[in-house]
Amino acid sequence: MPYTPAHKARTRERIVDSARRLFNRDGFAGVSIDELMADAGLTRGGFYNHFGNKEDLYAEVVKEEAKRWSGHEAVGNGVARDLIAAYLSEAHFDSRDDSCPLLAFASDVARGGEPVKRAYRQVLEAMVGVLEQGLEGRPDGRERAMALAALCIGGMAVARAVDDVNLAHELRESAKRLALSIAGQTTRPQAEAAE
Amino acid sequence: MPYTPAHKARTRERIVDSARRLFNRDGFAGVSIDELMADAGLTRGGFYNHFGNKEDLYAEVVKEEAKRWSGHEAVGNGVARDLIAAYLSEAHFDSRDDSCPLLAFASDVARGGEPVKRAYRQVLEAMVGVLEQGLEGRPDGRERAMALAALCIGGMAVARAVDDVNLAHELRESAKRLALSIAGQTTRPQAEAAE
DNA sequence: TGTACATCAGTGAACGCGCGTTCACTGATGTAC
DNA sequence: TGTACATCAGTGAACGCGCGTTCACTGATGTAC
Repeated sequence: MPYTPAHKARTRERIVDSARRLFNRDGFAGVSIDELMADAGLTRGGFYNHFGNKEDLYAEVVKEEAKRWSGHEAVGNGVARDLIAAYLSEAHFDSRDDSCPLLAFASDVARGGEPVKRAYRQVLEAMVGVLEQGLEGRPDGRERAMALAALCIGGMAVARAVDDVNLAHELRESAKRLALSIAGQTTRPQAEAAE
Repeated sequence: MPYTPAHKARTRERIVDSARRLFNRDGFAGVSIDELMADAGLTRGGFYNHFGNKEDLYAEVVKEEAKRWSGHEAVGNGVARDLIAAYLSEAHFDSRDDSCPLLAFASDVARGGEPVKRAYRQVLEAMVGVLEQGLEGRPDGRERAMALAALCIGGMAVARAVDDVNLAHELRESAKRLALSIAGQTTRPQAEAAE
């Protein structure tokens, strides 16, 4: 029995990690298996020891992201506000390597296969779950959480697609202010949306 | 002087129109020039009589969409509400051939060149403009309009990326209800966000 | 009105390149003795 | 402890395909006479 199984598992993780960064930056079609394996310190051929094909890896990457979200131990209203602020922050805007897959992959996924869409849904449900807990069990919490997720994802996606940094900033700030005012209504139920 | 200039212009329009539908459905990378020209009733080689290369056509398609938005003669508050309802409607969800480019192209554009981003921005500004007019000149109208655009685009983009039609429906409805309540605050300024 | 001509939109074969995938191999490793 | 062996993760040349783009051409058309 050559090489320990743990060795293979570590290599696999390295590939998934490279894939996450590269897919984020350049999209599914924009990354070649050559490039990907080189980034992981390997060569072309070895890829198929770990994955059936390129799309399998894609689904794996998205699934991996779902775990990150599930790791969140969401409690209390501050969590939703923190999440919103972080999501629409300048740091998240700048980190093209390591951003939320809901954002970077949306239109790729819409055209992708079933396994990819399933994985995407899991990430989304996890994000909505965190937001909902952060809203502290209002009766319409889930609906609110969904709209907030859409607002965060949409705000950032559009900001990134635009060629004017000022406009991008304006977009993020507008979305953030609205989202925070919605989340804030938990503690102060009267409208402060016009804040 | 063979063929009238109008003839060439009509052919060009046909190509742009095919491109709009096909790019919408399959994304920039998912459409070949062969396929595209066949759809327009032409053959491969003629493409370069009309466009320098594939990306030029892409920018052209997005620019063309900007004109559609500018055609809107937005007046009064109803316009914003109508736009929101239409944007997040089931019909728009289903029409993969002919949907808003802000939505279908977002992540393609984020990775595209400057001309494409500029064209994308123009479409976005046009949409924000229509929404803002629909809000009837509140002082924070532009900020509101931007957040509403983000909410509409994000809601639909996410709904399309998910493999569960019920969840997709829930997402659209959540986004729609929130968006309408924001737009509605113009006439009824007290919070009805929890409607 | 009819004909010869020049133009250039449109054709389709060909080219070159990059990519996903396959495959025969190699050599580092853990195990058996 | 040392050595021979079997395994299989990793290698890299090769294959086939589809794509964007080029190019020599063709033939439909408007104009000049």
